[in-house]
Amino acid sequence: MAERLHITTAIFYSNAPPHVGSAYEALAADAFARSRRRRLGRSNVTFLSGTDEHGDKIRRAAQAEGVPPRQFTDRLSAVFRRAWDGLNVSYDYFVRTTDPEHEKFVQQMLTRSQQRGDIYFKDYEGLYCVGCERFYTEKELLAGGLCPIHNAAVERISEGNYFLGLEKYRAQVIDHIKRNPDFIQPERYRNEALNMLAEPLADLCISRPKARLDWGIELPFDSNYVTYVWYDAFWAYLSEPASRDPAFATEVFPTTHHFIGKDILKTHAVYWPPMLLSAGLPLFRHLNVHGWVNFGGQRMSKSSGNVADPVSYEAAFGPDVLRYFLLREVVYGLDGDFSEPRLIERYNADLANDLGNFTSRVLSMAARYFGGELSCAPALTGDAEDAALASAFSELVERVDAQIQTLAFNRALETIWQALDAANKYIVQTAPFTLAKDQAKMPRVAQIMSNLTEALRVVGFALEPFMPVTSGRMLDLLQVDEAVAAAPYGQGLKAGHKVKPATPLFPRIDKSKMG
RNA sequence: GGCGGUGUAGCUCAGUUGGUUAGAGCACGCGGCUCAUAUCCGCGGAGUCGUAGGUUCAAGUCCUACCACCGCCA
Repeated sequence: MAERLHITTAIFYSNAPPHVGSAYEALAADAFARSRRRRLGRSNVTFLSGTDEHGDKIRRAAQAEGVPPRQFTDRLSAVFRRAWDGLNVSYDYFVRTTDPEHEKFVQQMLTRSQQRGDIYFKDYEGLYCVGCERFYTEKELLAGGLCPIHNAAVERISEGNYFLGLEKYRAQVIDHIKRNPDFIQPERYRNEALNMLAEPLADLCISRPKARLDWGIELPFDSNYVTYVWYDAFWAYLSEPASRDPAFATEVFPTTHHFIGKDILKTHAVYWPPMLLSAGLPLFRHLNVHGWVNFGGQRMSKSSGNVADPVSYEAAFGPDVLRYFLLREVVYGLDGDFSEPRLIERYNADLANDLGNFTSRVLSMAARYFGGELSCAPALTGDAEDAALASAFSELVERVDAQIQTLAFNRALETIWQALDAANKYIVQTAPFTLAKDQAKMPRVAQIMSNLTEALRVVGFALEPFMPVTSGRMLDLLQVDEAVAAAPYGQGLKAGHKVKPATPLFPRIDKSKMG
């Protein structure tokens, strides 16, 4: 049976539009998905994103705008979806927690846990923070009884609710993490998760009385209550694929790579596994935890107004520039920084000068000397320069994909750029533009041009997970189909192949001319 | 209070399991080329790898303590 793979981003809470940090997560997951697809085959990889739309905070935000919650989340969910589309995030599923299939699935899971005896009804009194949508104990609060996250007053609420018992599964989760060292990666987060699991776990409150909050999914065993965010959203990782394919939950879901930010490590390492086990389902395969993307050296936050909007950068520079920048600059797992000056620096140095200019010089010479037609196939050996070029490009895609698989997106891009450097160096060393002045040397020039065009093709293909638009443009300039695009170095282009003339892929940005 | 992360060239950062004179890009200086988007190639200056100890034939890389910033937990 073919190897299957399921990949997810977080299910984004849709009370505000995406920022560059959410985009980073979607892009990392997307590059991963694209890379795996070209190895495993398109249909064996499912990639899922979506929006988390229930809960008090959303209901109140909708109220503030004077619209029904559904109308509010229709709008925000569409904002996310359009942002992802604009960035070419190639999701197969975009799930909304308000979708009927999802709601039905959540109810099924609740029923399973209830039948297993893991759900309890308890009267509860506590201090509730609306922003967090959770209860706090006295000692968790700041001086003056303020919520430690929102620095805002909490409400004392007394009500009966349903709880999911987590403690029963704690040992099993710890055991799973210990047996699978790469379950949570990078490793530092694994230790943090084990730390969180070191103490007995309190039951997780999974309901709200409809009288107080009706913006959720009705409990199948008590129509006076709904469940929402804390129980609801996780199931979006599999609800829709599972409702189309009954075997999905047991056969494909265990291959899942969850891409999440470090802020939701606890929910995914401590709450989510017991929820699955309680529903009688197997656990996922990986929790791939990334850090924050800061903006101009400062933490992005709505309250401080320091928020970078991915859509505006996508509109200004095109999707591939933002994709390139974030995946090249941010080390997966660590915090990174986004800023426009830095983006422009990367753009000019890497995209305009290295990639764009290389493409341009190769195609220009091909057109100038041979009318765009290759008169021979590329050669792996010949002069020492040919061999050096071949070694820089052989297995390039395999090396890149291997680095992507370890989440080393930055290194994968460095690897491609090393190959580009080698190709630029090859031009200087072989100097086809000098040889071309001597008619007798044209056969050698032809060989050099074939080798370079082939190198360009491999770069174009290697780049696809990171820069799909640019990859497409390059392969179009080269006039190659999918099969030729994917061939190993030296086995792609053939004698007689014709390429298009050069057009600049990334015009230089003149900083002095910018506002 | 407990646990963890970060601290490497002027700037932004890589450094995979300890191993040759510590790397990249940007910026700066010099040289070369002219096919190309004033791009490309080569050379160069610059770092006591937070501080102090320790283990080792060998440590940015492991251990201990401490300092600064950040995070998680309580």
